[in-house]
Amino acid sequence: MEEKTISQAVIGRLPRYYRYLGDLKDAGMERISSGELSELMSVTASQIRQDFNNFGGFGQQGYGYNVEYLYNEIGKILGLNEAHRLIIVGAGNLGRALTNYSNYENRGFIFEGIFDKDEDLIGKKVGDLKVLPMNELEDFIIGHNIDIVVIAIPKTGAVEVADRVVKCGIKAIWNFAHTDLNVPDDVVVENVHLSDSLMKLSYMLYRND
Amino acid sequence: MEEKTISQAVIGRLPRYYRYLGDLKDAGMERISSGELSELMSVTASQIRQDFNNFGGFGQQGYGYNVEYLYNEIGKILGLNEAHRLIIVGAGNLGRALTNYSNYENRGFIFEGIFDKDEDLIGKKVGDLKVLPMNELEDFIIGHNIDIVVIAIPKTGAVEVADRVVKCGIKAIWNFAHTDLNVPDDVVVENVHLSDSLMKLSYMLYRND
DNA sequence: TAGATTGTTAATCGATTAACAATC
DNA sequence: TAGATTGTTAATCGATTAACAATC
Repeated sequence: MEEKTISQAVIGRLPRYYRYLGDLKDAGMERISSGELSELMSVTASQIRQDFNNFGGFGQQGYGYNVEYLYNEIGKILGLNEAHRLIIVGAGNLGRALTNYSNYENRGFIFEGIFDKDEDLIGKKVGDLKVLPMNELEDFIIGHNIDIVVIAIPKTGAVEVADRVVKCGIKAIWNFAHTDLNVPDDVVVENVHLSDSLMKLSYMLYRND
Repeated sequence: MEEKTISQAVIGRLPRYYRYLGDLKDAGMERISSGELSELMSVTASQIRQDFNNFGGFGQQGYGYNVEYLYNEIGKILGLNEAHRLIIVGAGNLGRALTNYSNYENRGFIFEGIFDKDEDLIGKKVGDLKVLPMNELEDFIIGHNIDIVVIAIPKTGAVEVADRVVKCGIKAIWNFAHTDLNVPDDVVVENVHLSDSLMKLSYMLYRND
């Protein structure tokens, strides 16, 4: 099975396709052509066809794409058919927001635990979860078969937490801390740097006249 | 003053430069060469020099770059020398998290108000702010000279809110709703699609063997 | 001055778009 | 079959990297 590497540019577009196809599916649409999807999403039809063909042909000449089939296939590519077990480190506002947000928005992503170092928060409830102390981190990850760790603490501490979870075999980190993490090559990190994002907006607003 | 357009790729890297330079400045470092910065940030020295030269020369042959000067210049480019007044629409977990987060992390971004349609939340305190009802939105934006609106509500309603704020002259939206907004050309939108981000992580984890 | 390092041009690489033959 | 639209190759465009002359 030849596995050509897919560019980051393509991967970055997959969730958006998935979102639009989900909406179309829910609206009862059965088939769609790259041309129609192109207009809807404001990208070229050429790009859509190229993107999909990275993963083999999902369409049919003269017909287009079956919406539900394509939706499911992209879901599979994104790994959404497998359940993921997550924990959140940091029970501050952001950690709490993510717990609730993700419970209803993202099926397939199961939030198993939330941790904090603050004595006052430990034992408190966040949604269905009770905040756990940091010294239980390693045992919990191993015992509950966690595969994704969400880092939602300030940048001091983030690097250390990353090191700890990588040591117990974690291969995926969703990082909200305002810093880059330094992890081995076989660990993937998806950064959500909110202040970077806000600065970009500020730049665009400033240059917008 | 010729204003060549800067590519999105370059803009997207500016906040990261700003972050590293801020750390270097705080650590008391006075000068740095593109070669040293290159090693620190894991990008090529060539790219660093090209990026900076989009905005004119900040360095000096044989010397490199003055850290503090470069930091300040990039800050100016990002529009951080101007104060921005923001409001948040949505006083749920995410809205509350952003209020607190941004108050201490992002100087220059002033959170002036928070709105929600939920009767039970209206009047409640979020940090220093009292939650306001949605019917006061337009007057508040105009009266308080708001220039950025943060949308932190579910996708139902997000498009309508965007339309309303654009109508009172808002030119920048920081969108956390799980949908694309359709706004005029002169309005900039910075999307933070958290589930898209999580799906990307899922993909990378899945393909990682 | 000699050494270092930028600013900038040229070469390479990759991603996007266009075109069209294959085929449903 | 004829029309439509994909899959895929070729052309274009833009971004990254390499190279080096300018200069502090």
